[in-house]
Amino acid sequence: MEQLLRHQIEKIVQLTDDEFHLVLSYFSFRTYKKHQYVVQAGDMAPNDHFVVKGLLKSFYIDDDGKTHILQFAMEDWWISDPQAFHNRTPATLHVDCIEDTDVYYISIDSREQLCAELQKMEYFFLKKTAAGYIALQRRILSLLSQSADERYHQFAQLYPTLLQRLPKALIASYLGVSRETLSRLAAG
Amino acid sequence: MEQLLRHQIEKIVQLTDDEFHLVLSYFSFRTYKKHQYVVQAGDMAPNDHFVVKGLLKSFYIDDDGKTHILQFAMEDWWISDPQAFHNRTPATLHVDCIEDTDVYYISIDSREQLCAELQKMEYFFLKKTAAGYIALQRRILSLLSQSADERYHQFAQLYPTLLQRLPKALIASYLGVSRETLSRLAAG
DNA sequence: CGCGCGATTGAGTAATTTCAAATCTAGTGG
DNA sequence: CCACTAGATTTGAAATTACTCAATCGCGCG
Repeated sequence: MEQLLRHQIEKIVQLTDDEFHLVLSYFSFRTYKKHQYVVQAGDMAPNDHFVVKGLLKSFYIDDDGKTHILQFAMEDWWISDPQAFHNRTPATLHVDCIEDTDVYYISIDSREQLCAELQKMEYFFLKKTAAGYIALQRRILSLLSQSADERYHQFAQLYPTLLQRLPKALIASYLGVSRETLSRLAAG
Repeated sequence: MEQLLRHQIEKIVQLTDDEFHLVLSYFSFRTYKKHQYVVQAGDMAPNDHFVVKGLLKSFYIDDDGKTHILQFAMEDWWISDPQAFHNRTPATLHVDCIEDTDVYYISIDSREQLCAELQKMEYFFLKKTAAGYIALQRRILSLLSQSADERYHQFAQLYPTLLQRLPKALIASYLGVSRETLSRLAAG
């Protein structure tokens, strides 16, 4: 279970056993049940979560009460309210569990201490954040240039696992499409 | 002119004069004319650009030949093809100048050397990248939850300067709206 | 004066949403 | 093992939103 986190980090920087134990000492572990909230808008939410098992979503509820999904996170992915995490401000997003979930989590303060102590971890987080930035740019491009149909099929191809594990209504919300439209797309 | 870069960095980390000169030594300076390309899709594009003067855009040309603007950058902003920059792969985006432009630029290799030599710069780039990530999340949210009209008026309120300096057609492309629709929105 | 580019306007069309109702499905208690 | 309910999904039809295509307008510059 720890190995999942270690393997994730070692995709980018190599760690000795001692270094990994140091890293791990800055993280905490926690279990959540399906439907449980990890972050609620308004909370201080200074933690970033690495998913060991389960499935979560982060979402925003707009002025009309509609929810818009920003991100899913399954095993080996990270999830947080990035703005609340980095700026130490109250959360504007919610994060909750779609399945029973296990995570390692780290506060922004711990993360900065860890990076001060072990420089290569700062490099790791920089690379990870840059990769996230690139992924968001791709998503923006998809929203700008593709039809609902194209977005859905690209999602299905890119994340076949999520297609299985998620209710269609959540995929619709992620793609920015009504559930009725998505249903019609999925049929064709 | 150097001061603009120094000021930008010192929003996040403080530098001595010596440190700043070290930083500067890793950057190069260059001037571009209006309409000139800074990056072309297919090129190796290992540079990130800090704008001292001028205005640029990064954009993607899709399979139908339509262009979609990912980002504008004016004074005090950064621009690149992030994927090409971080992964050292050929560019998929174009970057060109909307006005005559002056930039400081740095290659990914130089940046990594600089960070190795001056640790706090890695912290700076991490914070900068995280801030960019948060901005992209906001844009995704706006694409998911707002109508063309709301997106336009939010853009106008957020970037009054860009509204002045940019042809409307480019704003339309950034917002994911046809120029005709944007024209009707801007009137009402 | 007239060209050329950016912006606007109009009319018809396509994509997607909304509202409403019907259908399906998995899990629960008897 | 079956009936039942809540939630998820599908279907239909009307209403909206935004797009496309085409024509026109406005204006700065040679």
